[in-house]
Amino acid sequence: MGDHLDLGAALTALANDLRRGIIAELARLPADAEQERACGSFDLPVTKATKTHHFRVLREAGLITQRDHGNGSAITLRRAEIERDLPGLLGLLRAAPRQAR
Amino acid sequence: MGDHLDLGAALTALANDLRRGIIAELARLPADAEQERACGSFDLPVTKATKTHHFRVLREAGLITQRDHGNGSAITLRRAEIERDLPGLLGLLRAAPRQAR
DNA sequence: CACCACGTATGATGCAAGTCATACCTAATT
DNA sequence: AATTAGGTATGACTTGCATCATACGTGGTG
Repeated sequence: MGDHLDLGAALTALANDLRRGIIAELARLPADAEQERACGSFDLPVTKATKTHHFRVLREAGLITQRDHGNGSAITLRRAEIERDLPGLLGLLRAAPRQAR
Repeated sequence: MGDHLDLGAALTALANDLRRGIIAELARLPADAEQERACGSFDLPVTKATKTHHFRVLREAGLITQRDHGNGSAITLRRAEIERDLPGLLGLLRAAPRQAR
């Protein structure tokens, strides 16, 4: 089994409102912008332990990569891989209305 | 709020392998074919009570309609509504490799 | 160096979800 | 009318998931 993305894992990850919001935010970044974004810059109504959990789920689904700075860390959307294996998924998330939190 | 499909509900419904398989089968039907399909014609490795449960989840997510015959019942994919509110979703499911069961 | 901010690891908890057994309903068949 | 087959309703059980508290690690900053 290669490194191709699994639809089931992706949909399971994106079924959660918070995780879907994270990916939608990244997907809405302009294509010419800096793609990496600090984990702390996401305003999520949960404790940091729970944030860690959600980023892990997204990482294990292959939707993001995460870079560690010791303190601080940042994530990047795996745009190319997602478009290759799950074409249309990002467009779907981008088009969806922003979540009311 | 109207009858427009909710992305979260749709992804939650489709995160399950069995339910995703059902929708994928329907999505792969040729566009000119009979769209309705008997519930019993789906070969799912669960009891009929569990089948009822899964069809209900799909119905409540707005992905299918269900017609009752007293005995027997059949479901139809809500193609138009899905394409209108969640464009690209069916293509994603159609393209995905068939599930190993 | 002490401190603080950001993140991770682990364990506990509460709730949602998938599954089944059982009982029941409806329509077709014998 | 009794039987059978496809679905549904309900309740129980089990597993998974989201969340938090707590403790710990890492690296800037005063």
